[in-house]
This record gives sequence, C-alpha cells and structure tokens, in this order.
Amino acid sequence: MPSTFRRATIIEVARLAGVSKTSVSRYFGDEQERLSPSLQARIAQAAKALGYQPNQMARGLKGGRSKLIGMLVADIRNPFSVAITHGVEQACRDYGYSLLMGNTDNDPKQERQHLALLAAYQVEGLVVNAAGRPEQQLDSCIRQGTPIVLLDREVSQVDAEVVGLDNHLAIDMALDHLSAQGYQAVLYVTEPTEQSSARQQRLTRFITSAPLRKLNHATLLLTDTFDATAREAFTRFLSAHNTQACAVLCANGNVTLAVTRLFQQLGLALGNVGLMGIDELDWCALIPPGITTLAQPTEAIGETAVHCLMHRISPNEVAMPRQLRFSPKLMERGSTQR
Amino acid sequence: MPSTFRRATIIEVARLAGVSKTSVSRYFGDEQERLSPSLQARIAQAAKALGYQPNQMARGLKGGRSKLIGMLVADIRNPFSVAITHGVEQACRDYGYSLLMGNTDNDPKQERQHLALLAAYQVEGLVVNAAGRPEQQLDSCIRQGTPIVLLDREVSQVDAEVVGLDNHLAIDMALDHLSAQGYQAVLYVTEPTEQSSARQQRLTRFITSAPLRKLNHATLLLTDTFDATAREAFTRFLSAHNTQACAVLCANGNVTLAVTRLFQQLGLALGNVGLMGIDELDWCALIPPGITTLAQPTEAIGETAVHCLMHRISPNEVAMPRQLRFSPKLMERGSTQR
DNA sequence: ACCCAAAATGGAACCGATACCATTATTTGA
DNA sequence: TCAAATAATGGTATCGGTTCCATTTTGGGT
Repeated sequence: MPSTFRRATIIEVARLAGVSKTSVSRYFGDEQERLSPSLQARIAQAAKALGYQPNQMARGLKGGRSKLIGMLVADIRNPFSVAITHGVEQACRDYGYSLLMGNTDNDPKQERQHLALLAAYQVEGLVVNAAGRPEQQLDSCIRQGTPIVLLDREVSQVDAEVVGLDNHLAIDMALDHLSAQGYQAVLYVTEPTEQSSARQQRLTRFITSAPLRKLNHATLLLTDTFDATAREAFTRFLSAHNTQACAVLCANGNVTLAVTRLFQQLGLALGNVGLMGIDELDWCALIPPGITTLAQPTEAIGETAVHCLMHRISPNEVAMPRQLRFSPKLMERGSTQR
Repeated sequence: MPSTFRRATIIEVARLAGVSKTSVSRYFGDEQERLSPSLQARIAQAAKALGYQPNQMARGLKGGRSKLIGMLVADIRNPFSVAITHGVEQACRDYGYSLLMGNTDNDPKQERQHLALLAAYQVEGLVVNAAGRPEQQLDSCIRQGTPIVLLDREVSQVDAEVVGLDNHLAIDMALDHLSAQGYQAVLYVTEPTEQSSARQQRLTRFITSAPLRKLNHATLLLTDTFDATAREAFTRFLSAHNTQACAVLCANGNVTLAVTRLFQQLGLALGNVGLMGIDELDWCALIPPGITTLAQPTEAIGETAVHCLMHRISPNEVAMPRQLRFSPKLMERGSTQR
C-alpha cells in the first residue's frame, strides 16, 4: 500500500470535471456567480470525488490572500490574554481566517523575531499585544500594507487602533467603589510599567484621581523580589494609616494573585483591609468573602480587534466598530465590605 | 508618499548582489556551506540593504516546507490546555516552526473544519487535543504524510503517538494518598467521558482501583445542570457514609472548580470532607487550608509532543523522546488533612 | 434573421521561492 | 602535465493556485 497519497490539485479537479483551471479557481474563490449552474455542479462533484481542498499556500502566494491573521501575545499564560485570544480566534474563524500565533513571554527580542516571521507568512493583518516598543517593525508592516491593531497596550508613533479597557474609567470606578465603601487610604500595587502603556495609564490615573476623592494613597511596585521587599512596604503602609480604613488596589490579575498570597501570609482579613483587583479571575468568588474585581469584557475586546482589522482589510465590506475602549464591570464581593 | 512598499523578493536581492536566485536561495536555505565566503558576504549585504526576508508562502509551495505546525485545542480557556500550548509554542520556535492554532470549543464540527483548514496550509505536523473522533480526517492527514501527535486524548485506530498524563498512575496516586490520610469513602466527580479517552481511563481506573484499597466509592457526572442535581447526589453520598471519613476526587481542573464552589455552598470544611483534584491551578494554594492536587508536567507534555512530531518529520535529526506518559506530582495541602 | 452587448469559459503569464541539472573553476592524483 | 573528481555557481522548470485578457455563447432589441 502506498504510504503517501498526494492531495488533489486544481488541475486534477479541472480534468475530472472537464473544465479549465480557471473555472475551478472561480468556483472556490468568490466568483461562483459567474459560473453556470451546470458547471458548478460538475465542479462540485469532481471536487468532492477527489476530496479537493485548495492549497492555501499557493493561494497566498499569488494574490497575497493568505487568509491568515497573525497574533502576538505578551504572555499567553495570563488568563486575561487567554480570554482575549479566545475572542480573537472565534472572530477570525467567523471571517474565514486562521490564526498564526506567537507568544513572546514579554521578551522584546522574541517579539522582533516573531514579527518578522509573521510578516514572512504574508499575514493579512496583525493583532499585537506588545511586549516592547517594536515601532520600527510595526511601522514597516503598515507600510507594506499589513494593518495592525494593538491590544491593551499602545505603541507610540504607530498608526494603529488600540483596543482595550478604558483605563481611566476603570481606576475611577475602583476608587469610587472603595471610597463609597468607606476606605480612606489606598495602596496601589502594579507590575513595572515600562513595558505597558495600560499599566502606565492606570498608575498615573490613580495618582491624580485618588487625591480628588480625598483618599490617602501610595503605590508599590511588584517585582521579582516581591516577597522580600513588598511585605515590608505593605506593613509600613498599613501602620502609617492604622487609624484609617485601608484598602489595596491591584493593577491586574497577576498582582491580585500575589497580593492575595500576601494577605494570607500576613494574616490579614479580607474586607477589614480592603482588596480589589482589575481583571476577573476564576477563583475570585472562591476566596472566602470573595474578592471584588473589575471584569474586562475580554471576548468583546478580542472580537473588536478583529473587526477593526477586517475593516482595514476591506473597508467597504466591514464597518469600523464604534467602540474601542471598553468599560469594566464591577464584581462586588466581600473583600471590599468592611 | 507611496503608502505601499512591496517586500523585497529573492530576485531583487540576487540582482543587487550580482548573483543568481539559486545562490540567494541557498544562502537562506540550509546550504550556506556550499557558497564561497565572498558570495555569502555579498548576499548578506544585499539582503540587509533591502530588508529581505524569504516569503514563507512561496517556500511552502514548492518544497512542502511550510515550517508550520498546526495545533488543535479542545478548550483554549482551560488552564491546562494553556499551559500545554505554551510548551508547544516554545518548542516549535526552538525548531524554527510557527504555530497555526485552532480552538474547537469541544465541538466536533468545528474540529472537522479546522482540521481541513490546517491541512490546506500544508502544516508539516499536527498536535491534536481531540474534541470528537475525527479518525477519518486524521487518517487522511497521515496518509498524506502529515505526522500527528495526540495530546491527552487518544483517538482509536489512528496511528499517532499519544502524549499526556499516565492516568492509571494518577488515579492510583490519588487513591493511595487519600487512603493514607485516613479517608474511607471516595466520591469521584468527572465531566462526561464520551469525548475524552483520558476521562474514560481515569474513571475506569478509579472504579477498579478503589475497591483494591478497600475504599467505599461512588461516581458522579458533572453536567450542565450540576448545581441542581449534583448537590443532591453529593449530600446523599455524604450521609450514606456519614460514619466514615469521606473525600471527593475531581477528575480535572474544571471539576475541581465546580466542586470547590459546591463545598462552599454546602458549608463543608475542606479536610473534614477531603478534596483532591487532578490538575494544578493558580488558586489551589489560596483557598484556606489549600487544595491538594496532582500537578501535570504541562510544559514537558507540550514540548514532548513537538519532539515527537519533529522525530516523525526528520527521524535522522531528532530522536524519539523516551517518555510519552508522564507522572503527576502530588501537591499536598490541607484539603486532604483531617 | 442580424448585430452587439453581456455572460460564460478558457489560455497563459505570473506570484516567489526550490531543486534538479548543467556549466565553469579549482584541486587532486598518477 | 593532464584527466578526473570536486567545489562553486547559474539556468530553468516547477509548485498550485489567481488573474488578466481573449474567445466563444447566449440573449435582446429591431
């Protein structure tokens, strides 16, 4: 038995159906209307008999229609990224595109490599959750005609939509909630902000917004050596404001996880010391009184990114989505109940 | 300003360097040794000047070397799948391959579509976490010369390696642990097993292994209507064995999540009623006394799957990994401490 | 019937690489 | 020193489609 069958090609289908390559191509392209019903039927039959499916590589070569969307994720293990990826993948399929994925693990070098590679595959569009500042490469993609949409993090000087959370609104909502719950001092904990515009926006908004609400405030950087240093900073903050009701606001899911651990290590009761996080996580409802969060509409963000791209690819067929910055949803739980 | 620059092609590089296409092709292929140093230098310079990078579509077309690995995931939102995907992506890049991803949301129909599409992109190998029983298509892929590796779930009659957890060992380890901790009755909770051989293996092993350890046992299916029905089944089990120490064993992370919720709803104290899960999750250490789990070596599983594939693709260059079924690691926590 | 526009179909160049075969330059061996 | 082997390089067909243009049919209007 021959161990290797070749896939049927367009020529074989054409021969079997007794028509030209061109007609078969038209049948599988978007020009079926131009074929007479009888031709269509013959082609359909022949194609089915041979199990024919067009070779996407060949397709992508001639017309540049690779039907591929490239996606770059900074940290694929982050539940937030995963949720967005799910939305992106879904939307791509709906439009008949496939997803070429790259994970950069927040490493600008890997990001560069991946970007070059994705371009080499002639992706028709790029969804980028940037890890560094790859403006050069993004720009050159755009100049080559590949539209780009940025997810969550913007890259200055790059002509691309940014889809993501309305960070200012999110911080304000968080502070409003904490304030309304009677907390008087808030510690903001974030990962280093250099790599992410979203982190920057949240942090600066916090710094300007907290005073407006007459909240005492401080900020803390979550680093690799968190356990060692942060613990101290943490307790210092609490004792400095020990006559007041204190709360901790976490900039994202990672931080929420680390801080929750810290709460347990220090034996702090959730709610007594308030805890609130941006990003909803599976387990936030499970830690005893529940952890209050601001949930991002991740699916919507992912889908919107793809819609944007499709609009750029064919402006006539797909409308530009109206909304690019999304509002979070407050998931109120016990950790902000005194 | 012209808004659209075309990417440089091999011909332009050849012209600028004053050499033939063939030589340029050799330079970027794996035949640099065949070029004289002077030629190499000229090509390198020309390529850099033009920012040339080979068009992968064209490459994939002629030689069938798409440098693409296809991956099909049943549920991309499952942390277990994500962790494996991370390993797969990593390994692919190490071998110079890119990842074409498909998520099927456990829908056999989407699975079929995706599979056909991946094949159309001429992927050189396929990593499949099956949702249904796509033996037909997988077989036809294999016959076409595309090697396949199955992740976690096997598909009968398909000639492909299966990489994943040693399910029998896992169940035995769990039961041994529960037994050693003094539990006398164990309820096994799983999602429906039809779609997944892994679930089946775990379930049947549980049923045969529990009696050997003189454990009373029962099983429970986690369905969409879990809250309604399971709750009752749950309490029934507990009261049936109320003179004995009871524990619940969860077949995977999803189940652990649902059961943990149930524990809270029913006000059960972890440990008093034992709780143990297969699959490690971020938050298992965070729920007060901690939830005991069997952690799968997810990165290793992902990497191994790719190694297998590479071995199939070029048997001479890559050795077959020795191990395909992996042992879990016991993460002992308070939920199995009476 | 007859002419012309529109519809249906086919022919052949082309997309950007690879790979086989041919050719030329450089060694090696006797 | 010269044939033969080997290394370095180039020419060209080819992969499997798409697309432009040419050609053949068909159909309506008069």
